[in-house]
Amino acid sequence: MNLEERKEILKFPKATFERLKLYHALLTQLALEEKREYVLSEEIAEMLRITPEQVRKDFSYLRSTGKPKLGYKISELLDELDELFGTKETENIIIIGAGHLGKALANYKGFKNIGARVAAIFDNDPQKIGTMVGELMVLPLKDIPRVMRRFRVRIAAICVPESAAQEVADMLVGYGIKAIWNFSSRILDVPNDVIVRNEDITRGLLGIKHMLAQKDAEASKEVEAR
Amino acid sequence: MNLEERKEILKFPKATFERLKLYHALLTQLALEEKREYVLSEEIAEMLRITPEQVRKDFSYLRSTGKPKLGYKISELLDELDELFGTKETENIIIIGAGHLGKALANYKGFKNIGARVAAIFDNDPQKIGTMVGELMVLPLKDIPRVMRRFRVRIAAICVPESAAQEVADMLVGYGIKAIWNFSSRILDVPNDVIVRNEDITRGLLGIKHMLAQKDAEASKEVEAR
DNA sequence: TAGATTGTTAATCGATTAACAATC
DNA sequence: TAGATTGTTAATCGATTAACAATC
Repeated sequence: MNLEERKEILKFPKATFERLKLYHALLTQLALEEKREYVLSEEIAEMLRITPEQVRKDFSYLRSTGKPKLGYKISELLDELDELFGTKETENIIIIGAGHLGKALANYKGFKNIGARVAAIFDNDPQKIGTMVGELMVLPLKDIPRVMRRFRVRIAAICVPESAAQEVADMLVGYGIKAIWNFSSRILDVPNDVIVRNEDITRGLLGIKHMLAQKDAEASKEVEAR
Repeated sequence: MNLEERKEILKFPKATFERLKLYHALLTQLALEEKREYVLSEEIAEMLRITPEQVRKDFSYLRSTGKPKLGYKISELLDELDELFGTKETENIIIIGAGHLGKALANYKGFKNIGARVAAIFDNDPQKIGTMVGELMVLPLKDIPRVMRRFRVRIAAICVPESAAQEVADMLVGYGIKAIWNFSSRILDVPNDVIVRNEDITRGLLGIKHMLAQKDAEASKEVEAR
């Protein structure tokens, strides 16, 4: 990726960038499953539960353009999004913790679609070290610096219990990690120049509960109104 | 939860609601680990990488108030957030798919903190049916309607491969599910009155890659400027 | 009391929606 | 051509930030 492209990435509104990832997933699906060539903003909007205006506005930040009555060429959009997301280059990541979650992540096939690859998985449990997770052997934590150097690892996924998460984070920071993908529910305390992305799953469930409560409230209101 | 409380939930800005979940996690941590009684907006802000003004603004939507110089009483905030999130009532959820991800979810201990409980886990693989995942036995898909009725299940987590996700979603919709917590990367096509929350994990990784690219770009710029 | 911190109101910023011209 | 759809500009809406008074 050259400098110009790097700069270009910066210009998107944050909200648009979030949706671009959704468009990427949906378009991939349409291309593979339905062998579609073109898609209308209206169709995309319906699948993603947003408005067609939103879709067109988002696409207006891209170089790709649609044709009235025909829509957007899926392959063109996908090529541009792939380039934007750096799907071609491979970012090596490591996983700390070989529990169910770590294993699930290590076995995840979708990483290559976004230009990522799991370089190694680590655990401190002697019972797990040496066992296979897909094509990877579980390594002891002491091997982390070696693997990080060898594969130029910048991103680490923390999949250890909440009680060990901060400790692991401290260790990774000491090894010079650039970004932490945090799957524990622990809010980590790390230096500000280290990127942290919290993926604590229960947060999503709270969102669903909230939406269900909203619907219940609306339903009650309607009954009340009679 | 009575009607008044239900209505109250609705009044928060969406962005504030998202952050309330983070506050909940952080405050729980402070209360348990550090036995702290009070916390300043400044401290919360630093841990969550937002501004103290943002924290105070968010808290202004709550009934709890802070004291100048002393800060906010952690237990008071937690009580209010627990009430808000309905942590006391239990929402039964089911998990479809007993692969690594399904198992990770079924074993997750944090559900009770947000008023949720895994009622059952299902798979269609005869090899998996009957095996234990924590305290739950893996059940065949045909048992889904029975379990849904018995435990008044409204939320289902889809943890099956992408290729099976839509099919499973269709089935769940047929059984009257109210919300789908989608862990596959498939964009699901379901009726609009069914809530869908996509938890596709690679999206988070794209966000990290994007932030790293931004930092690289900034670094290049600085070099260039010399 | 003086200084630090909360809480609220006003100003700014950013994102979405509406309106509509351009175009296939 | 007429009608449908894109793409852009302007208007609205919502969220964040700034300013500052209130208060411990």
